[in-house]
Amino acid sequence: MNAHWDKPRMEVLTRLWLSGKTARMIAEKLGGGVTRNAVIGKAHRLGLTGKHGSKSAALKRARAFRPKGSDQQRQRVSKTRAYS
DNA sequence: CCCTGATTCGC
DNA sequence: GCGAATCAGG
Repeated sequence: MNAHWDKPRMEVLTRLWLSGKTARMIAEKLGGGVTRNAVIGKAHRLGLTGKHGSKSAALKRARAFRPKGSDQQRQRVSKTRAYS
């Protein structure tokens, strides 16, 4: 996956985001392996979050607190992306 | 029922 | 800084 967002990537991201496209459409447009989470995360980092032209999910904001990694919250493969 | 963005944490 | 997970609402 692209850990670095290049200029064209950020441009298309911002363009589609402000265009009213959903994170999922943008993720598919970029392709690669970017998920809607990655797009949203980058969008928020850029400060696009909240500037969405559409409504719906943009109406809310405050999210619940994450239970952190106390005992075994995230027992996922944590970065088990098949290391060469 | 699925989808949407938003937030938080871990790496 | 990036990604993924979780939440809350329509």
